[in-house]
Amino acid sequence: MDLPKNYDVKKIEENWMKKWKETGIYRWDPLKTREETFVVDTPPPTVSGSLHVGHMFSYSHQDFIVRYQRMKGKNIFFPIGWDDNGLPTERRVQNFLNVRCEPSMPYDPNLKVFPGRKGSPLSVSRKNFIELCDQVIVEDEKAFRNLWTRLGMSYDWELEYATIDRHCRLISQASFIELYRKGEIYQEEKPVLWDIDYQTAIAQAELVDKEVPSAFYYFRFPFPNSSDYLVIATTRPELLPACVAVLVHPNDERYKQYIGKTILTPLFHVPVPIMGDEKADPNKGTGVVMVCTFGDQTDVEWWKQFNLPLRQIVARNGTLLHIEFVSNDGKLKHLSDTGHLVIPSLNPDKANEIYSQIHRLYTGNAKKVLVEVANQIEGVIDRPETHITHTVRFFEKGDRPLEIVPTRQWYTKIIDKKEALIEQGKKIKWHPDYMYKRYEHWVEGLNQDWCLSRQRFFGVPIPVWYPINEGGEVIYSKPIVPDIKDLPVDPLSDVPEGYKEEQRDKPNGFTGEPDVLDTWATSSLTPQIATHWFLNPERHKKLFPMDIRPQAHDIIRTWAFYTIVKAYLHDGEIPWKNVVLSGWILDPDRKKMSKSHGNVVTPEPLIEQHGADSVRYWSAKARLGVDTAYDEQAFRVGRKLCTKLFNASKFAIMQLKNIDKELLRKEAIQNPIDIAVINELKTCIQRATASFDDFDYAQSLMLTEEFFWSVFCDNYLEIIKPHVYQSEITNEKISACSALRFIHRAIVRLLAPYLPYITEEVWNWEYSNDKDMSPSVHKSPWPSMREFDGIAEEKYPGLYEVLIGLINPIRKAKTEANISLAAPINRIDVQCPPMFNEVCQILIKDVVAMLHVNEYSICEGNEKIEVFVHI
RNA sequence: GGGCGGUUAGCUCAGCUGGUCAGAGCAUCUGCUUUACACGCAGGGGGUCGCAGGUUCGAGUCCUGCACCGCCCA
Repeated sequence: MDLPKNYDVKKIEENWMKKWKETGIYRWDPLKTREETFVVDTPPPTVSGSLHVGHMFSYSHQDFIVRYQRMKGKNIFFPIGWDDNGLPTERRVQNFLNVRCEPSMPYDPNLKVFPGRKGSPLSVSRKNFIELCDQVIVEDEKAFRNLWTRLGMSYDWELEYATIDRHCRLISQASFIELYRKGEIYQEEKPVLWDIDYQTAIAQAELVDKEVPSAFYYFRFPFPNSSDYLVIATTRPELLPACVAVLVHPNDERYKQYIGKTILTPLFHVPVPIMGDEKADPNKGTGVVMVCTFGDQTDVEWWKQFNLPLRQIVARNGTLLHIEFVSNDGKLKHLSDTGHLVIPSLNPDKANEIYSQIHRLYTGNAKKVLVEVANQIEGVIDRPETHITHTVRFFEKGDRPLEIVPTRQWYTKIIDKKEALIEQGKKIKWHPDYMYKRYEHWVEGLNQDWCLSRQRFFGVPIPVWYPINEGGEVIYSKPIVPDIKDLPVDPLSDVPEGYKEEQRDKPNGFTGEPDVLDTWATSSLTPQIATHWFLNPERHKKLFPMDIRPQAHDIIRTWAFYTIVKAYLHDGEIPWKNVVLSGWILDPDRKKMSKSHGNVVTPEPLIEQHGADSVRYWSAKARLGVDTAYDEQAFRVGRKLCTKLFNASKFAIMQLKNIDKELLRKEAIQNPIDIAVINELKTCIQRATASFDDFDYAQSLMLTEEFFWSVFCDNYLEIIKPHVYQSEITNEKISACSALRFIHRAIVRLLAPYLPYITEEVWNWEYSNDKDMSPSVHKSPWPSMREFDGIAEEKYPGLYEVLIGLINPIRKAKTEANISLAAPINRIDVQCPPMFNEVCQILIKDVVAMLHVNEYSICEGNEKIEVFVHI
């Protein structure tokens, strides 16, 4: 075959992309044993998120490791899935199609919605909404599938899954039921972190703290029938109606005499007790704090601790509920006849009048209005507000602060297992190892069980129903749980055993749980999803625990943590032996790349422009765990390496085409220079392999690159030119060509995990029919020490260094004389210590031939080799 | 406030168990059109390795403190 003249990236990459697909070389072989298999717990990307270079970055890292393991002879289990359930998809559908889910609406089987619809959002039924989600993710998944294929990800596409598909729903619901039966899952009504925009509960892991500007407002809380008062600084005056107690530190000299007394809330005149507790910080505000239901987590703790009444005034959508203040006649009902909250007040008329001004407002507006009102009334505000910044908790995907709302939710018990989970973490090898600390600290800091239920739509349904008694009341305490063999179920359309559809939502009937599972409840099962778990115990046993979990470090507290939890709860096992953590791609200003920052670089044009190999090269330069600033320059460097490999390979293989292949044998390698360079290669392979075994692909690449470029191209190819150019077949030429083939064949394989396209191309020019190799470089063996068997021993250790010591001064002299390296020069005189004399004698002929030196002399010198060049 | 990581040439980063470790690539400068490659080759300039102490015969490398940056948690 004729070698191509130029390196046509696009043609080469498209060609191999097609061929790999046809031949299916990345298939997993289910018949091989566990020992022969390398199992990857691939992260399923969130398909509705924006695609950016960071994706290619961390996903390439997995592929380097996988391709290396494949070449080491491992049967690779490398599945790919799409994380498509959950909020990101809902949000994308809402924005893309301008719709909102309205669960109370009836299903419209003929609904058609097109992108770009203007005007206010169209309300659609829950079923329609889910159908729209299903449609949108098909497109999103196609985009990812194309990108991964183009990038050269060596997935087994037969193992593809999506977290919303039937199989994943089944696995996820089965996990729920098994843990429910084991008593590890429970439901409870209690205050939870609540997002008012998404109107759902969220878990501790989804929490982010943000510094926001705020203000302390100073309110006077009067004592009944007295002119005395205490001043309370609060950042949330709108919660004054929800105040249930006032707290001070028990040792605070200023206030401790008030403990046990009753005080009134300003504006609403509600009597509340003054209590003492260590958690009241004397240095914060005025040292007196009001407890509301609920302003923050401490309120929840005090509320529980002191068994305070519940005065929930914030609705699930973040507006203030209708409440009524009444005079305390001693037998107050908690709720009025119409179901709204009733609060005792010494001045109910005034309280109701003020509350009417904030009723139905969002908390933010209510705060403004209430402060205005307070300022107009003498003796309420003690002094002007002070402006501060403080940390407020947000849902990581939300824009407004979280509220705390008591609701019924499902939980997985994790607080009682902190120690065990830390032990599990220790059994796993973390790469880099310091990442383990992040896991440990996260587990240590857990303060609530894993809230599993989400009041959302596009997710895996929580597989339970509840009976309804004859009074029409839902009996949450006796959930109806399906049998695992009947999974997956949708409680809103499926009917529990023993009931009929007509009984849905009727007295003496049943009702379906409308909530869905936290997306992590499913994602935490990626190992079980891929192994098929209880559906195929033999397969599960063969693949679990897995070998590696590659992922980014920001989701240690979610994905890694929850996966460890599930593996522990179900199997008492670790899910994988290694966690391999990639860093992030930062923009050139070292900011995290994200859609909201507007600094996202989309990947397709980069591959288009530079080629997949170049992009992968850029990823490979970053070590595990290290965040890397985006630098377009690195793609050009990758491209240069590819071009260099192309050209050097073309040269090497052209020489090999000119000689009878029968003559090329390892035993024919006898020239000391050839042997010396082969020994350099040997060292390179040993070190590159050791690095790769430790998942340090970056180090491995650096070593190989250095050998390839500097030793092989710049020196070795140059010095053997006089040998291989000889027209007659001399021993020198046979030795050089044999070595050339041996070394080059190894280099191509060393680079194959990083540059799958160009290496496959080059491989097929010459090596694909070798008996000891495979038609694809990616199925060919990683260079091993055994390949060196049969090559003559190195007689002159250190010969390569001496060679360089002779070459460099001559090159330097020519450059300094501004003449070409090819230009002939008169003479060199070499002085060398006696111990190097023999080596110099061996090398000198090749050196002068390489650098076109007419005459030379060697004489005895002192400590080191010196070369005197006479131009 | 606690934890983790970082601070090495103009830029991006290597430097693993203390002793050829002061490095690479990019950028820059100077030469070289050499029959694999100008996406190349050869060579040069450029850093008191964040700061201050300490251990040691010897410290980017270990210890202590500090400063700054990033992330995580309270």
